[in-house]
Amino acid sequence: MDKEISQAVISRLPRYLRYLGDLKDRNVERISSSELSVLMKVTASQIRQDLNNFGGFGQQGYGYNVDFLYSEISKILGLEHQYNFIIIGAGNLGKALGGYLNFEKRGFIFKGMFDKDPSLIGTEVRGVKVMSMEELPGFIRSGNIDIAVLTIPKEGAVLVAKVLVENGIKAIWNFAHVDLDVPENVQVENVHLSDSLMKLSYNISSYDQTKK
Amino acid sequence: MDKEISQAVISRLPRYLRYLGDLKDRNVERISSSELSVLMKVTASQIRQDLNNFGGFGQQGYGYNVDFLYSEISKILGLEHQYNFIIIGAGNLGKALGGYLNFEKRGFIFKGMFDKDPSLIGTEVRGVKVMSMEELPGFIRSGNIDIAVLTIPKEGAVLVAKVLVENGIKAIWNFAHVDLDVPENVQVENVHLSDSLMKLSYNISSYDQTKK
DNA sequence: CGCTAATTGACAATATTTTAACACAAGATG
DNA sequence: CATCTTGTGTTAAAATATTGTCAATTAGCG
Repeated sequence: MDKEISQAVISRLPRYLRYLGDLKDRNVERISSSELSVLMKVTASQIRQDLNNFGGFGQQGYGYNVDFLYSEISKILGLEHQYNFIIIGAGNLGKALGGYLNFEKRGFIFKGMFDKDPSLIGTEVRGVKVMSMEELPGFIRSGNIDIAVLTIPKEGAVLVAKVLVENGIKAIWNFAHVDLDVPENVQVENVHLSDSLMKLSYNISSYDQTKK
Repeated sequence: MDKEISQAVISRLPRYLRYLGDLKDRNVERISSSELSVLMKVTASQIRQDLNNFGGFGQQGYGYNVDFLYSEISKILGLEHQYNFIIIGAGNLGKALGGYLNFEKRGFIFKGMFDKDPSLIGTEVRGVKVMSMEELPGFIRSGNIDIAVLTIPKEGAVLVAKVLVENGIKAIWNFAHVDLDVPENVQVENVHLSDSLMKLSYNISSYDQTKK
């Protein structure tokens, strides 16, 4: 019986990976939880506890081997897989994400792009042609697509999500400003930019008030 | 002595605001915490507790007035202010954010854009000209700029953040894939897109494994 | 090859966050 | 105008998450 890992822990793993990647680049071979805790400004205890959710990656008296830990966390995050993704919505944000080369390095392969606007259909982003929405269901089914990136206004998002789910998508990276209601076999990760901006707004005005 | 409001609560406020906005659009006048809890799929208890951090906005036997609650949460989030923002990095993501009209509605005013690439300088995004990095310090100082949006690669981000802080920026909305170290009077909100994508990756492969 | 210092992994102790329970005010009903 | 229902605000309990501590183990060194 595997115990469930909390999302709080998962959310921290990419950050560990980032710092370990930096250490790798600087040819650091080993690191202790307390050294890492200084770099990352978290407690050493939390680092150890987080890692021990997945097994003992360190060695007493030595610490953690940077390369080994990096690759273990990569595995945990599923980054040894390749995932094919498509982008729905060829606006600026869609184009920005499609053009972002680093995703490719992590095993996320950009396979297709869709939009309902006829003037965008046929244009290209990084060698990938924008297709019409009519072509979407067939493309998912035949192209072994895992992830759909939703970069369309919230009005259309719910309906499009329905189509995605019906055609067997595994996951949705949702930038539309609406909560999607999907079956539990479909993973959703929301990026609500305006929520993030409002949090910033809160922190600005809250700081201004305490200062005053 | 005001007790500190936890970031967990703050993070939920924009979502409340979103649902309340939808209710407003549908001309719903009042709503109870339990009705809202069904819509939002959270406990009614949490809603009441969250709101009561800031004061009693509801009325016994009546519930919450939608318009009133909407405007109260807006105030809490500091959305009655206007904030001027600039974007550093005129790549696709920067252009996407600059072109996003909804921010304007919330009181975030797009004032300037900067890039180090000479071929981009002089181009326009929604009527705003891209300027050179040399012009940045003066622009912040003279233009009453509150927020800087950082959409540049991580290599340059730390240095640019330093410049921003030195010239009196209040807040940084950081899309660069690096943690910024700034004084406590500067608010930072991170949007690490690859972290988010990795979380999605984890959830896909973790679901695949339990299913197997 | 054995001793010392370092450092993990496990677990106990705190702290925080979420959920539940409930007394009671406000409004509705007849 | 008495009674009943609704639904808040608040306090208490439960569940999660974080931090501190320490025995056990190992690397490094003489």
